[in-house]
Amino acid sequence: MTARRTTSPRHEVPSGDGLPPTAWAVLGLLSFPGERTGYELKKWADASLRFFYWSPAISQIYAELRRLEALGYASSRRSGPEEPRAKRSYAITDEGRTALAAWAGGAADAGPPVLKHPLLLRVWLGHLADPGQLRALVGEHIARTRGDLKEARDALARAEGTEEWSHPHIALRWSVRRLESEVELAEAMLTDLDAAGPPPGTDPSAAGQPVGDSPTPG
Amino acid sequence: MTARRTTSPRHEVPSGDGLPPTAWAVLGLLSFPGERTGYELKKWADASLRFFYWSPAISQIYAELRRLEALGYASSRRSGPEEPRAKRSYAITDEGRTALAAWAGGAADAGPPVLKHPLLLRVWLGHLADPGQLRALVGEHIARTRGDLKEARDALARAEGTEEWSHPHIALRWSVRRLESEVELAEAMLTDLDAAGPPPGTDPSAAGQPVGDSPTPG
DNA sequence: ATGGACATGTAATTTGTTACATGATTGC
DNA sequence: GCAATCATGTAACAAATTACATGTCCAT
Repeated sequence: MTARRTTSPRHEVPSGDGLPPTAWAVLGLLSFPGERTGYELKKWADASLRFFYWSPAISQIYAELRRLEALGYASSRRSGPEEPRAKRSYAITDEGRTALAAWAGGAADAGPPVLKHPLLLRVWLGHLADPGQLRALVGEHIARTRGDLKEARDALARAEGTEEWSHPHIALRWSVRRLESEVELAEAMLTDLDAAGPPPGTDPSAAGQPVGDSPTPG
Repeated sequence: MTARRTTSPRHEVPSGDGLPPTAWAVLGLLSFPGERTGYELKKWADASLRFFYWSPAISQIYAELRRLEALGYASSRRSGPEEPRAKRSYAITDEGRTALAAWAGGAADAGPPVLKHPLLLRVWLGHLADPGQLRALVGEHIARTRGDLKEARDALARAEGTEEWSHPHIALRWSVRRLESEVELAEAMLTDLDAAGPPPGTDPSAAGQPVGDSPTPG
């Protein structure tokens, strides 16, 4: 069954959907009621999309918006003189909504999630690093993740109650739980790190505090 | 002449490390005892690196190896006639090890993890999709994640026991726990999805099984 | 002999980032 | 008046993928 490519005809159409996920993400942002500027889109992406699907650079958002408009999936209008600031607002078109629905509801597998975790890369290479330094890095990560958690909970609270937003809400709930898990995972890793290479001057039988600790209490 | 930097005193040095994380990842693969080919590196990346830091395309691995060698961080040798197959094996150099240790142990923050989760993107856009289709997608994700979990556990078992590998081992343990959490998160999301939009023909009071689990023990 | 895994690479293209450039408006 | 935020873009570059091209070795 595996029509392996050796002398096979070209274009085997990877998914048939044409656009990269990022384009659908931007169009998705537009699919909720109202029109918005690229700048607003970026802020929204930072505040919620990034928790489960990264936030593109502002310059890329503008580029995607232009592409979406060229495809007829979005329309734009310049603000008139009644508005204080000159800006360009985008809205999804019917065609865009149809295309997006076809993508979102398509039978095609969503594809595996991709995780790039720089901290884990360093832990993995931990044999080259100072144990204390490594623990400090994990501590920073925990602190940052708790900050993200607060932000995600805020975003969730803002989405709460609105019925139209039930699905973004579900995605945000997933994100909150995921971030909670991220903190727990990092804390467990700290324990593993202690077991693997106790910091110099620490008595293993003393069962010291993992992160903010001073191994020598004198 | 394109002046690469127009005497701008703007706050500088994003990390000061020059190379992208992917280059360090490849060099990291090389930092463990033994020498290996690009092809072997790719397989190893698929089998373990990808659980916490994605697996680059084979062509990119070859490109990174060339860059690493040009920098003096790796050396390569062609297999002699004693070996059946012509290939090029790479090894880390002392300079490479020093540079890698400086990167891994540096005080610089590791930076935030980036997660690109195509399934969540679709759930987030769930108002455009068929509820049943969405649930099916989540089910596929759970099945795939369980498969990954098995692979990660296998990789962990292979690393078990070897003392030199304590840090890769910690990274793998984190990965296993993370995948376990991923399954739980998806199952919880299935419940949320049921609450948001019960599938047509489903009696909400019937408490049907979401996908893999049986919440009612009889 | 055929196909699959091993093995290495190039070319074209796409995707995404950072730096730069510009200017209006708001709040202090 | 000045800084911060709003707002939009371009240019240069870096990162990464896919498609292609080529060939060997091994098992059936």
